[in-house]
Amino acid sequence: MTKRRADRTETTAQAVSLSIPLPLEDQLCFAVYSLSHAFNRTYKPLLDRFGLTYPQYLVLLALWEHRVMTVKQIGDQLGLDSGTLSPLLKRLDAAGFVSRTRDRKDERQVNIALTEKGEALQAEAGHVQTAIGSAIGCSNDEAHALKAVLDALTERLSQPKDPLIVG
Amino acid sequence: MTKRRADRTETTAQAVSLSIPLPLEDQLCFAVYSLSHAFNRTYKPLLDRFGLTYPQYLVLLALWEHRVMTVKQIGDQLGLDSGTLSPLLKRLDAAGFVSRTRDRKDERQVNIALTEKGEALQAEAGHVQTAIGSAIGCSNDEAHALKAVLDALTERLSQPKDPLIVG
DNA sequence: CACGATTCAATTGCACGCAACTCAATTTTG
DNA sequence: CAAAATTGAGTTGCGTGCAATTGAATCGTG
Repeated sequence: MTKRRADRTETTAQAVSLSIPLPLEDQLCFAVYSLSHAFNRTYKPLLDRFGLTYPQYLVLLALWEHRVMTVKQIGDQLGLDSGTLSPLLKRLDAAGFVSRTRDRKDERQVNIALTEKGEALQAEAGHVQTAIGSAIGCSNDEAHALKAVLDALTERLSQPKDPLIVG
Repeated sequence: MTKRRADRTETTAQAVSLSIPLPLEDQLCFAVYSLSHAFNRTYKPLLDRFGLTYPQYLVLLALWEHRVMTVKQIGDQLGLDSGTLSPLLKRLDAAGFVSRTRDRKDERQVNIALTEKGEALQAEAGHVQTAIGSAIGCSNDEAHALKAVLDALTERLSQPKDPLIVG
């Protein structure tokens, strides 16, 4: 299972050992990528019962906290842009979970509000959290500690460190 | 910044406190979701120079290890199915990085092999790893420890624990 | 007040990611 | 050996995700 790549470093002469991409199993990013998919697959059967996708569920989570938000506010909280959110919100509207109305004060904005159906869903969706919690299978403290590490890493990656673009 | 949700537990009477979805900031899954996107955004400018997407880069990483793989083998390693891989591999083929040939022994299978252009890319792509490494900004040991935790969690989520489906 | 810059939402185009399906090739089994 | 079951790759359809663009509304500055 533990692969050595000493042979590879010899065959490609022009590259120094350090600049050769690491094997897939060694990559932190791939672990995150895989875990993200695994979470999605875990959520899917739970959310299918409500006809929701995971990103749609995230929007509802945000709305259950704030009741009414502009598209921009939702995008800031979830890290998504209008290109993703506009059609998603249209579908949540069509499903009857939210309403979309132009803001009277600032007609550029659109207020996304929970409908009664959308509010009512919060109670039913409680099972989702408990199911996910048991699937994660670790203590709240552990989960929080892990979350803190991931958040810190996200923060670091999101800082526009120009030297990254080797242009 | 630290929100209390005691008020919410009172307004929705039919649900017990524990079964109400947690606020967005508390969710481990959302942290993974955000980190995955952050990684993607970090990789994008680096891979754009080669005309590659991150999943395409993952396929090449796998091929740089194995030289030749079937679609199934790539799918097993990356956790993707043919619905995702078939068109992706067709694009990698069109770009000249891989070749696709039916297996003589078992004509159901298609062998994906690196072209010379695909092999040559490995050396050039070395910069990507170093750039990502510096963006992550933590020691190899820390990265490995974090990866181990994420892998364990992925493993746990991937086990088909039937009780999850509350049917 | 006016005009240029900015902001917000929506749209378009492209590439995943996955479910559901098709079809051919192979394996199982009766 | 033949029929049934399984496997491997591809296709279709739908929902993200994001870059790039559009168009309307608002803001900032002169």
